[in-house]
Amino acid sequence: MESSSGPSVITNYPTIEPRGLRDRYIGTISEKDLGASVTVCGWVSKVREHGEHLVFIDVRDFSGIVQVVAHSSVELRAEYVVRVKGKVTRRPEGTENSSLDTGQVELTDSEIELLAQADPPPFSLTDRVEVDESTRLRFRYLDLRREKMQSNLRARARINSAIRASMERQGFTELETPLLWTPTPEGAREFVVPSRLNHGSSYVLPQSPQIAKQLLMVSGFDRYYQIARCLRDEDLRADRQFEFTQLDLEASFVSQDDVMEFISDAVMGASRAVGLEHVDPIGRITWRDAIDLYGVDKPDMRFGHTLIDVTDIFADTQVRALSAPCVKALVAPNPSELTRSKLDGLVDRAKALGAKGLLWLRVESKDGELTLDSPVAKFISDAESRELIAKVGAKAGSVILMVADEWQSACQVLGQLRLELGRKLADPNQFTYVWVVDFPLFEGMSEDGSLISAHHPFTMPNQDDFDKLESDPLSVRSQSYDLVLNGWELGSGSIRIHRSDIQARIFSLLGISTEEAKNRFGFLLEAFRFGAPPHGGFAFGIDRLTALLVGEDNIREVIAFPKTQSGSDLMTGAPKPLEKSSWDLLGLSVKPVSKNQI
RNA sequence: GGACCUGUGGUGCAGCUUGGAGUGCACGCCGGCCUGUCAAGCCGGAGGUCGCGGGUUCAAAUCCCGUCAGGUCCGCCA
Repeated sequence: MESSSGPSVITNYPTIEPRGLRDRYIGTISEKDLGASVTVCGWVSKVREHGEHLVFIDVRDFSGIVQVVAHSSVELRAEYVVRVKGKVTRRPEGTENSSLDTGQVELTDSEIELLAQADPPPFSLTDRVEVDESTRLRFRYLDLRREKMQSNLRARARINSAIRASMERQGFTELETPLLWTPTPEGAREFVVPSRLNHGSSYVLPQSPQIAKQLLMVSGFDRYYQIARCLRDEDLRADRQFEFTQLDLEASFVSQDDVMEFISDAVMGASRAVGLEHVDPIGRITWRDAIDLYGVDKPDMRFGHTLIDVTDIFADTQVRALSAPCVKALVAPNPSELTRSKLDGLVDRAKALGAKGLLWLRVESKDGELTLDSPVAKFISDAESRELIAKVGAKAGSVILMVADEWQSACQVLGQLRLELGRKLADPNQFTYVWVVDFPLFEGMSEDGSLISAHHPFTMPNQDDFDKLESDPLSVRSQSYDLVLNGWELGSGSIRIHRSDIQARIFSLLGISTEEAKNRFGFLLEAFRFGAPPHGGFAFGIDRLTALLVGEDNIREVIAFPKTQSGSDLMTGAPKPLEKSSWDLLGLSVKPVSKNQI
């Protein structure tokens, strides 16, 4: 993806006082300095030798590049580290370089001091060619020297800074919570840290500071925040690493709307920090509408082509494939590209996504009438055809895609196709945040008949749905809310249950016995007996936010030292086998490692 | 656990469908030339276990099987 039009590498370098070996940062050199002698430090970016009497050396630091002119042969290569003292001189007329911030000037009469030599780098640090990611990760320190990675990570730092400023402004207190936490078997697989002093027992690394921050509310900290590392031993994806960073916050005596305002302020601050001046106010959509219109609970609302309910039209249809509780239609965003074989591919794709099938209908104009061309066209009545075309607003050349199934399945399949076909329509420079609210409290039923939490077991049900908890639990909405940006889930939060009677009802519905609850969360439940304030909070992923704001489609591009999809660090070689003595110290023995794992 | 894509001098690619000598392009590297370039230019050169293993074949970068690594996705991620 192209990087967005944020500010250049660093916005505030003119305010940094140069120290030590230099008296200037390269990016600050301009025509204002004509005649001045400056000393800069950096890496040789490029050497252009025109014989021994004229050599151009591009010297680079994080702030910019400047051309140094030498009139004798130099023993310099790319990535040598140098210190250059030279006179800022206007370039001869006609040789200015407008693509360089310092392109009007150059350093002449220069003294070049070699601070360190460098082997030729394994890949070019200046070309725009995409280098294989495994090579980049093996030499990550060099990859990070490239302008794009400098820009990404500095953007991330500005985002962190803006978030902290927002939190402090809103009266939040930054508190740290333990990394060595206690197992609470629930949700994500935890990273295990065996105890040396207590053989057979283990800490785990926290999936999030969830319980700790609720305890801080009991303690009366009122508003807590932390830019917290979270760790989950689950399979990796483009938007998921083992360890990731969240803005984690919790506040007492607040409503859902209050929490949403706190978070809005933080993400707006973060957006401004990367140079976005115009971000629309954050809209809201209910979970039900999100599924109904976009087929996902994290809608990308930068483009239309929402799903259309056509169940009524086919209530008495002859088309067997359409007799289902719900029929959803999508007007394809790219009808002209949809050849017969592409359409067949879409049918396969829909099936892979779990649909029983996918119907496609091409709208054609015959004698001024719109008709349908499709393998199933002859089974569709004229009335159905007319109503369908009118309802979805199809024109000649349109392609209508339809899935018939249970409501949620039909929506999800078609919603995924909407994304895959329409993604191109989304403006990469547009940032559309949206709150998804009114999530169901339970996401379904497990095999043993107990309900499954949609968020976590401490989520407060919606006040209006309390009396349906036992009678119709699946229809109960919760006081939880997600923040979505351009189709990515940034984070989620909820108002928590602070009353033990309500918590007991929820545990009972979730099939968690008193004994089990005590075992897992005993310390939290005990804490709640001593005066727990009503409270709620939120957490959003800073890796994801940063990636989106700088125009990356992969969070590894905003993490200094990420892991590969199989969880290894190509630079350090981690994870590595441990010596037997290390296992012994922990009171552990391990099965022999098979050869191909070494 | 599963599906798909990729793997060819240091880097990025082409070659693979239809087997015929490690063939080609661009960058980089080394040497030479070159006084206004900035993707510098010109000339010359070095550099390869075609990821690894097995199979088919007279012959494999190419076809088949397996495997490893990287990526995308499904499962998983309260």
